[in-house]
Amino acid sequence: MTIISKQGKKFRVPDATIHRLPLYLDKLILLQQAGVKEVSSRQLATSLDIKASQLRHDFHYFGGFSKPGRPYLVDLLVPALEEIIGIDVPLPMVIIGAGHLGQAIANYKNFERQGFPVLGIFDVDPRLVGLEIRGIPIRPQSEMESFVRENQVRLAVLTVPVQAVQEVANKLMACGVVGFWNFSPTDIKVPGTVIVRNERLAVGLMCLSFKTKRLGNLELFP
Amino acid sequence: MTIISKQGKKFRVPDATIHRLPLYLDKLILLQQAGVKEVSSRQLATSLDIKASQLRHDFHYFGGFSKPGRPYLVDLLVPALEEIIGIDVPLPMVIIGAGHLGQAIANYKNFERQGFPVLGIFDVDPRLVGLEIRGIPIRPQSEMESFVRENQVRLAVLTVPVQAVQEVANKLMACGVVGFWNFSPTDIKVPGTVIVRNERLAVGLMCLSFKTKRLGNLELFP
DNA sequence: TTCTCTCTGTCAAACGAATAACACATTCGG
DNA sequence: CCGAATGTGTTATTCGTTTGACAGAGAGAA
Repeated sequence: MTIISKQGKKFRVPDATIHRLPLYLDKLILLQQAGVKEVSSRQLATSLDIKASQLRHDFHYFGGFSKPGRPYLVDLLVPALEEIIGIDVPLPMVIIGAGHLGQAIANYKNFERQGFPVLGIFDVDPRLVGLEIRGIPIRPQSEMESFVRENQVRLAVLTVPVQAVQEVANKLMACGVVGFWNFSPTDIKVPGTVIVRNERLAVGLMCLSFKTKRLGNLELFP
Repeated sequence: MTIISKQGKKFRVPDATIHRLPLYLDKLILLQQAGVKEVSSRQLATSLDIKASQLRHDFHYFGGFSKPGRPYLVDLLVPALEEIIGIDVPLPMVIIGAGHLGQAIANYKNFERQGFPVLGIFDVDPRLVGLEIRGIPIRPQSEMESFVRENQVRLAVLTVPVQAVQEVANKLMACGVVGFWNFSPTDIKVPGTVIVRNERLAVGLMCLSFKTKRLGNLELFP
């Protein structure tokens, strides 16, 4: 449930729709690489296991991408979606906490390709400071604030221990960070002008537990 | 939307509810550790930023945990939720793919505490085979199937490259695996008797991008 | 041209989830 | 022992999302 305004007009885009946009883009890029030029809503939707009407409904929030009777043009849709999602302009980020998870994220090359270059990694542990991950040096936590300010970083990945999260987030917000990708299992308190995405891995695991343990008595539809 | 049967009765529990159960449990364990004995739906709900009515509604799916007029007893609720979620009995898992993400997950001690011990890690890369993570050796991929069979592993974490995912999943299903925690950015095809949880990290990042880039023209509610 | 076919944009209906409302069981103070 | 206060279990209402339906725009064939 997010409200955005575009060209003066204000409208609401459901969170559910926003979550699907990257999936659409992903499939479309694959099609583009395969040399496919046109794709209908039905083709694209079934390949993603959703209904075609939902896909058209989603696209409808952002105005038409085609004309009635004609399928979507892949080469036209890809940049349009990239602009909507916002990855047409790179959004540099910093990673706070160079533990295993922080390192794993820093190592994931695709993020850079998708417009999220990692400018810096920070940690309090002096044994980690100085190490490099894909050429990005791990810096001491004490340099975090000046670095973020100087490089005008807007997005931060939080992979620090639970107790430290809120304090780190506060400091970052003071330096201009407006988006957090939070991997600690705790909510952080932020003003309404800051976006937080909580990535609670343990929750996913428990949902899996809930479902697998009930597999025996699961009632299935055809 | 999951259908479960319990004591002969069949009923449906929304996915949204299932996702909240771990959050409830988490907060309750914190309360328990703090020595709190009783907690009302309102107290628990507001600490999780949800409505009390929703919490009661969620609990209602699993029968009453208290009596009208009396708050919930923490020491009673914790084991009840643990049983519902299914973490009262450990669910051992294997990790396929010992890249950075696989190693990060293997290193996360909390999973073990929460009832998800990592029995084995597998990788095709001979340079990784033989290394140990928290005492768990990385084994060659070739041993995966016999290991899974012998240890009756039911849950597998997939952190292998996209191209390999489906094949690995197929092999694992043939060996009795019924639940996947899939970190590759691709859907895997499974029969209805198998549960898949897709953890698409890039999607989270893009949602963040969508929202942060629209911060300027975001309309906020009080 | 005209007819048919395809497939979008758009609106309406159906469905599901979140919130509010309330009846009533329990405790506690007087 | 009674009345007020508390707070659950449960039902009703509201809200948002998904699905279905359809008009009509364009393309291509005859």
